[in-house]
Amino acid sequence: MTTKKVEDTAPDCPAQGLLKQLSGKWKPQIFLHAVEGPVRFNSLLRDINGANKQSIAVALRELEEFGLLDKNVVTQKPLHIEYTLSDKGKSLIPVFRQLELFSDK
Amino acid sequence: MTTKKVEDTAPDCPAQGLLKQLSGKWKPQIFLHAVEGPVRFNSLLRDINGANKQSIAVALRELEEFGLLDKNVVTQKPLHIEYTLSDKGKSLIPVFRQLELFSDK
DNA sequence: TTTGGTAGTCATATTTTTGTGACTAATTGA
DNA sequence: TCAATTAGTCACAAAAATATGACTACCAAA
Repeated sequence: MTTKKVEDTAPDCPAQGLLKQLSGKWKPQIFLHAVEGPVRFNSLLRDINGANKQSIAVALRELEEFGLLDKNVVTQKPLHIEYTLSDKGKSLIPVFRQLELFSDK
Repeated sequence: MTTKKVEDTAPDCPAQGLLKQLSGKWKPQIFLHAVEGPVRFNSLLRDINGANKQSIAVALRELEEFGLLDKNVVTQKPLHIEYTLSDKGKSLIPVFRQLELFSDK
C-alpha cells in the first residue's frame, strides 16, 4: 500500500524544526518581548502594532507547546496569566542575538 | 489620513528579516544542499523528497534575491545553471550549525 | 527527427496562515 | 449592580504559501 501521510517529507534539515517554531508573523516579536520580562496576552495585544487576538493566542499556544514559553497563572491582585521564557527559551537567546547580527548585513 | 499600507507593522524584531528569508518549506533544505556544493534545479527536484518545480523555482529565486545564493550559467558540457553560496550565504553556515544544535533538544 | 536532459513559466487549484467580529466567563472596582 | 479588565474561543473571511499539470525553449545524442 502506498499510504501517504500528510507529513511525507523527511525534514533532512536539522535546523528546520527550530526555524518552523520561530516562523510566523508574530512569534519572533513575542519572543523578544518575553526576553525583556514576563509577557501577558492583553499587553502584547496593545504593544505589538497590528496584532489581533486570534493570532496572538495561536502564537502563545504554539510557543508554549514548543516549550519555549511557560504559562502560569498569577493568583494575585488582578489575577492574570503570565508567559515567561522557559529554560529552553532562555537558551535560545544567544541564537537570536546571532540572527540579529546577521540581519544587519 | 489614516492610510494603511499592507506593510504596516514595524518589525520591531531585528531577527525577523533573516527568519523570514529562511522560512518556507524548502529553503532550509536547499540551503543545506548548497553548503555541500553547487546546486542545480533538476538535481534538487530529484533529491528533495516531495519537491515540485514551482516551489523550488520560487525558493531559488528568493534565496538569490536575498543574496544568499549566486546564480551562474555554466557554459560547458551540458550547459546548465549552478547556484552557489554567496559570501553572505557562507557566513550563515555557523548560524545554521547553532540552529541545528538547538533542534536536537 | 524523435527522445531526453537542461531550466524554467504560467494559470489554476488546494492548503495553510492570518485576520475579523461576535461572543463567553471570571474577577474587580465603583 | 454596572462597567471594565482579565484571557481567551469560535465561525468565518481573506490572504499568502504551496502544489499540479500543461507548456516553452534550448541543446545534444540516437
